[in-house]
Amino acid sequence: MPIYQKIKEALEASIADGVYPIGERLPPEITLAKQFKVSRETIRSAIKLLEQESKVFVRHGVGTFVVNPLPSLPNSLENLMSVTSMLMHAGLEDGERREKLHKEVPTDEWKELLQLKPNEDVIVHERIRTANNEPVVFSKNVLSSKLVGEHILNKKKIGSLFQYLKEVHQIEIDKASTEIIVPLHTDPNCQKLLIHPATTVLLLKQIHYDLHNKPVLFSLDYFRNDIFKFFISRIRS
Amino acid sequence: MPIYQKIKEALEASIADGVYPIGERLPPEITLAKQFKVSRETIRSAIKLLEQESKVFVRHGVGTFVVNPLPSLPNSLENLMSVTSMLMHAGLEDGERREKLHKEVPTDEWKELLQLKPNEDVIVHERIRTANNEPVVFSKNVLSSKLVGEHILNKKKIGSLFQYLKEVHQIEIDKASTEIIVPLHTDPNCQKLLIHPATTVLLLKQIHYDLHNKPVLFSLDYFRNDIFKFFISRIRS
DNA sequence: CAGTGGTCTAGACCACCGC
DNA sequence: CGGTGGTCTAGACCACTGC
Repeated sequence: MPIYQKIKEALEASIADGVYPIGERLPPEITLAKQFKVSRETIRSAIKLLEQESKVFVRHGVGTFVVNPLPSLPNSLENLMSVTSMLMHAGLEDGERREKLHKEVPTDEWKELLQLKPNEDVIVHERIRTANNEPVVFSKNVLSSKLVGEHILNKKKIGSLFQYLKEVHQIEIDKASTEIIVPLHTDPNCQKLLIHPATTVLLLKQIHYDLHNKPVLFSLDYFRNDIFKFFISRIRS
Repeated sequence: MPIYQKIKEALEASIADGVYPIGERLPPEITLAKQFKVSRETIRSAIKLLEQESKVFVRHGVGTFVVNPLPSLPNSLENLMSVTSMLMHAGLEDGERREKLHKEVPTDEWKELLQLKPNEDVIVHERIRTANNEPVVFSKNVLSSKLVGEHILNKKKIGSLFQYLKEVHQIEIDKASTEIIVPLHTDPNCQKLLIHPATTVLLLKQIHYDLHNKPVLFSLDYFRNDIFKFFISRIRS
């Protein structure tokens, strides 16, 4: 682990221990550099990390100040994870009921979003995830059939698509552009989850990209909002 | 503007002009340093900015590569802005109908979230925002009355609460922790917006913080999802 | 092995802030 | 004005990757 990482954690620990109380100023960078016996730039790298995590607040010409710790948000939405991972994080066993898995001619929307070539077909995969035999998520996934081949059509159970793409095709999903939607109750996909009167459903419409920002996977994920909670940290730009 | 910022923009322009095509490698850092007649660290600062915006993809020991540009998301949720700003961005005139503005004894939830002292009262402000005389947003705001004083109770129209807090109290709202919720149709606040059959409502339950992460404002904002769209960029951590 | 990015240094000068 | 953080340099060595 690089030195600036260690210093960052040391400073974090000092803050937690009350050596530098909330609202107080940290020692100036030069002083810290002498204390840790490193150059000033190394200290600055450590402080930059703390600043990004909003643990300190830096004011040019004044100093670096310890701020109030923010409450930790569980499962923040800006952290991309597969539905399978979300189920595990929520402590739910992952039952799976397949509804559809076949090749299709893509819609115009899919063509555009997945940057498909003319005459390129797609694989469409729909399934319901269950916990205690109750449906909790409905997912529709769309992939280029050229990308994943048609071998996938013979698979009995796929599990995490993210993991499948990584292990079988060395495609690493890294980012997603997501629209957050409240579906109508008349949406047939939504209705699959509306079992209890106190249930509401949130829809994530997502395009997933690999490390090179190539669009790989289009998905519609319907989540029961009485089971899953969604958080996000927002910052003024 | 610092040099590394200029270099970042110069590289961005070169990428846009096709000097460095998508998928290709940028020249090594040392080469760029010579080209721009700066030190290598300055080049690295520029590249770090490009990497954060996911314009390039850096691989240790290999090189820095230009990636596919991501589609720009309008109004990404991770950018915090006031409801007033959201209305303006959506091209809507901001009509305002006050429903409530008075002092109250806080609930236990508000006490905890706003870190109130015992016996500290709160100001509760509820209003409906309209566009073309139709309701589009319902907001409930809760603030410590000690923080903003009771002078606010005499205000006829408040407009942007963010702006009010900044101008009157020099309190700059900088971050928020937000829960994204699909409310039940039976929620009375939700019902104020359910006018058309094709309308759905999204609720943002937010705690707003100032620069020192002090909780300043608790709010419930109900948005008509047929009027507002919500996006977010997600990254694998 | 050669070439690349990742870290670190010691020192310099500048920009900003409060007194 | 003195003290702080912001930028920049020239050079060094290390860690990773592909040949």
